[in-house]
Amino acid sequence: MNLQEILTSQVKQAVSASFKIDIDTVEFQATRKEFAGDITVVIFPMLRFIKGNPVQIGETIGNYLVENIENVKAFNVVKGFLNVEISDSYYVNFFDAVKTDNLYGFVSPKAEDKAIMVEYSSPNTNKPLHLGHVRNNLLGYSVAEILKASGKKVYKTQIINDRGIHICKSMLAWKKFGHAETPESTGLKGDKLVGNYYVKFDQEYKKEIQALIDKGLIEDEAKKQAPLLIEAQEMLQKWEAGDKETVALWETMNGWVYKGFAETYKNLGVDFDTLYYESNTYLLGKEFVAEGLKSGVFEQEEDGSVWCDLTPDGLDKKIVQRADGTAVYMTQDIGTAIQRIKDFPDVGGMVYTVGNEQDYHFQVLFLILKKLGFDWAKNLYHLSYGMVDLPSGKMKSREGTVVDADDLIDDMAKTAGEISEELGKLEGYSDNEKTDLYKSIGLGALKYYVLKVDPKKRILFDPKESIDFQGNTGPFIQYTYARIQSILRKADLTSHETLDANKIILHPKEKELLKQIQLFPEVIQNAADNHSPALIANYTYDLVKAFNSFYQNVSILGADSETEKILRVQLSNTVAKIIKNGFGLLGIDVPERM
RNA sequence: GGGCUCUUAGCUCAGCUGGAUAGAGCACCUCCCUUCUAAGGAGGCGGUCGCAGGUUCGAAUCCUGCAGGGCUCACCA
Repeated sequence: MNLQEILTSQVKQAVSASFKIDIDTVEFQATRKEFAGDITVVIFPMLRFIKGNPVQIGETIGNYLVENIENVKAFNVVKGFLNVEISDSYYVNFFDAVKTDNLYGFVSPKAEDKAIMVEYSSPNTNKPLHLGHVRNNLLGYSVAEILKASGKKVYKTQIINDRGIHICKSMLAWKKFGHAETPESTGLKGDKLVGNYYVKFDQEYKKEIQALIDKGLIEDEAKKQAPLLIEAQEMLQKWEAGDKETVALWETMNGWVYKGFAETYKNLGVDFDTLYYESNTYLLGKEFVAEGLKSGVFEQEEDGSVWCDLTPDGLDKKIVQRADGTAVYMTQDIGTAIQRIKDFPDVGGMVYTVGNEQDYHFQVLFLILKKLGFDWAKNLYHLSYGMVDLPSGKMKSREGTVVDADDLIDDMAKTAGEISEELGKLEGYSDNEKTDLYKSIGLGALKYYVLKVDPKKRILFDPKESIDFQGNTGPFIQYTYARIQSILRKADLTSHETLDANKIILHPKEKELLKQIQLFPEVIQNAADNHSPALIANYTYDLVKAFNSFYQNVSILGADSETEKILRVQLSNTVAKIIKNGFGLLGIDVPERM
């Protein structure tokens, strides 16, 4: 039983004994710095049940706590707040129990719990990954790791959008204008090469449209009649019919793209447990349309199209099958979700990492799945995130204002290098070591910058200002970690020595740090419940600030007594572990030196 | 127009289920390197929490309305 649980039951007993009234909840908060005490019981809510003066009630409960709980040293009451002082030995004992636990705060998965499938990235195979994907990837990966740490089994997946008219466009452009170029012959990354042909298609297509408009067609007609578009549509039909040549080209070009993506994912540090391809799933879901019709969830129009009427739920009518019998996006997603549960029977819920422009889509998808009667449908979560804007405005691929993921990663590492060189801290490093270090600092800056803000909010990404090495940034936290490692290298003591709780009087800075350490497990749980890496990021920053304040105000290696020195070195070690584990949940490296 | 969402210091952001005088960083100003990494620390300046009502002992937080930004309302994906 932890202290808060003990306090809760004792406060209840105090109330019951003194006022003959039973209350079922007790509210706590951390005591504000300006008051003496560590934890505060809020008396106000009790006034509903107990008539009387809140100060007197507080005094009564406070006295009871001091008498009945060993670790409660003293108390004071301010207005309706009962501030309770906890003994130092409680904190020291807590720390002793935690310091040898390398996975402190992490919960191991329980066998009986259902797994969660986390989907993220889900790119199109006609162009390289960009800044928007970076936010998606970082969020999805991090939430998956946080869920794991909170005790869930997790499968990471993506659905690769590898078919459709847009894929045919780049295929067609390559065929017509590509002169049989390959990644090998050009030295280009496969996804970049294919992306170039997607752009090429658009350019040539626009020329054709203009030519047709000059001949007197209106724009809408010109767009439909341009020979390139018609050819691309024919290509899609051939692909769907399984035409050998088309399928072979599709496989070749997709292969190039996958190789390119693999490299980007590796640089970004994200991975997947299982993959889904739209080319395999785009026909799924139709059988459930039939079932939905039978059970009355869906209804058929005269023209044969099938709809789901969600107006009773405050939404619209949504089409789930076209008049010609083909599936739409929604149908596919219904089918894919069901397929996943079939493939992984231990999965009991899913998280979809997709931008907030699809909020409505997922609201509808989840509701339809519920109506179809799947019990796992209540455990679906749309991890919705805001757009990433540039100072120049919105990213538009056609206008070339997209920030390419690979370029971005390189730029961040380069800038990290420039700043480090300027500070001149890296004497005696080999070039390889420097390259690695700059990469982890650059990526750390990028990842932290993206993950520390609430997913819902849009981000204004200014490449110039994104690398800030001060304040609430990744590099600042990495730097603190490296400094602790330096202390530990010099400390040379057996770091697990047990502390005698009765002999230690905590320095206020030590106590502050211990309180912060104490929060970690709760923060992980909270972050998992809210699907929010930002909670981990901001917690880690607070921890680092508490550590820096401690570091600056007490002597660690030169502590007055050996006991103090042991405690402080062990504290440093534990802080380092939490930083490392916390940053691990964000997918950020922590260098041993920097 | 309907639905969803965002608005907190000059800038970038925290603020957990409503709780004490709303917190950090950047920027600006003052101090602190004979000490374990100064990419640091201590302090100062800076706010009618978009606006107006309501609920409550108590509201940045919950409800309603309004204003401004974003997304979305396809037999596209």
